[in-house]
Amino acid sequence: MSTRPVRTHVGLQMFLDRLALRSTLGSAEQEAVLALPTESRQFGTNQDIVALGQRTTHACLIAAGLAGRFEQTSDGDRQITALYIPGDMGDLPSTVLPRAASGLVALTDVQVLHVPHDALVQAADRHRLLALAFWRDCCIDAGIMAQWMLNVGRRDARSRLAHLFCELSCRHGTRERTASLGFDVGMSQAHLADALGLTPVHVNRTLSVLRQQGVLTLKGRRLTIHDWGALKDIADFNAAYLHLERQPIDG
Amino acid sequence: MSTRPVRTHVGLQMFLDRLALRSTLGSAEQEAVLALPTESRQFGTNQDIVALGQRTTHACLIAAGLAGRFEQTSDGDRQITALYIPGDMGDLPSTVLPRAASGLVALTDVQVLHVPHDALVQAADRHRLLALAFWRDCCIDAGIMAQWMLNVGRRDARSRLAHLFCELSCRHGTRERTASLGFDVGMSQAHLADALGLTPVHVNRTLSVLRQQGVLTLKGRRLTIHDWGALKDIADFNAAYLHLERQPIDG
DNA sequence: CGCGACTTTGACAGATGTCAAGGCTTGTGG
DNA sequence: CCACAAGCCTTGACATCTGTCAAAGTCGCG
Repeated sequence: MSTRPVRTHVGLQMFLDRLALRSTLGSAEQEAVLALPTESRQFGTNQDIVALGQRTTHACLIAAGLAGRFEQTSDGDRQITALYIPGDMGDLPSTVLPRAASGLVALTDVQVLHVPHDALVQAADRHRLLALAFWRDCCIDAGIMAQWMLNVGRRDARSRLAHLFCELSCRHGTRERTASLGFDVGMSQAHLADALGLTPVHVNRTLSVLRQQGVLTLKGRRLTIHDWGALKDIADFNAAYLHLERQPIDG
Repeated sequence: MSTRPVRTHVGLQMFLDRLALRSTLGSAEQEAVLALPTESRQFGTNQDIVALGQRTTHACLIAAGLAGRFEQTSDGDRQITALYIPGDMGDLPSTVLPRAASGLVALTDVQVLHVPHDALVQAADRHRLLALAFWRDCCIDAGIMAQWMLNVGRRDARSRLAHLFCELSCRHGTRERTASLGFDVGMSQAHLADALGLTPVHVNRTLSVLRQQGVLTLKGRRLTIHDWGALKDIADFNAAYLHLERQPIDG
């Protein structure tokens, strides 16, 4: 995973792209986003970006790498509840809920841009459409989490893995407006297990089933999808929940 | 579950109470909430209040009964991702995301107050604190869902059930500022299974284990908790994520 | 070259699902 | 007031999936 830091402006631009993908913003709003103050930080694999229960005064925009939101059992079992790729502001919700219930962990080397809550609230106050866009953004993430819950609660290991890969493929491919058939998943099999409510051993076995069926190959963190149709069927995947097409905002 | 309809004003007041529990609101905001236009509807057990994928122009405030949000697999397996008790606006997120990804189902006889999205957006526009309160409310629900995911992904059946009961007990007991040790769960064992990613048969067996251990009794939808301490331990429960204490809003 | 982190495998254990039948409750209509 | 039906709950026997433990193999990096 790339480790060279991205320029602040590039990070904000990716965030803006993400917002603009789901909400129509005027130029004033766009400028307000790009003018947000930031502070860059680096984290290594498995480092906590935000510890569980930590109170923060800023949100974390992922500028490079892969981060995960997680919850934890008192005996240390982790459940990753969301994955964040560059352009995602993983803990935007912390803006209105500073006492984070979840933690944020770096799954690869990660570059984070800290954005003060104050600045976000001010931007939302000044720009009505931005307030709605932030709110909407949080709701979209909640919708993704609901799908994950369906995944973990109601599908077997093979479908779960397939579903996660379909999702990642679509999210990575956004720019090409098509699913990406080969990409760097970044996370280890243990991380996959934490995201899917499985065991690393079982993830490993399930991956080899998928490989034997000729659906995909995962080698050294690089995923290659050989048969998108089959993968989609196994996953029972429908991309609608990702809201990857632009649509006008209400009101 | 009671079926006599509640007055519109009472429903809005419960919703306001819920918001005020988490956010400090001025009297202007409070009046704006109580002035929201509503339309009352009744639903019977297992009826869909909002079908999967349905596009709506209003949000649903639960005035009486118990409702659940759900996702569904293409072969019909359901996962309930959230539970809503009176005063909850189950699909507040639909205000900014009208193409609901999830469905809303009545788990008992339910009275719903429809509140037009327009009215909610207008109220948020006029009252900055209300906009933040709505946003926050959605984030709190997302936080609860994250805990559910930990529950489904990382705990065994006994803990899952215990955790759900602890949560419901706290949510029901809000007014007494303490957990409620006996209450009507409303949902069938099949519904519990859908909420916990289990099978009705296994829920049944797990309940009888809990009963044999003297922790609780569930008879005819009425839950009695005999040993709150033990239940909490089994569940690994910590109520912080429910945000049941008031706290000032940012900014 | 060697260490550490990750992946792969095997044998076995345990939790949960499946199928199928029977028992209870509750509400309804005669 | 009784009989019946529908929906729910309960139980048993058995199948399957996933977890556990432990060891060996691989890969990348210093």
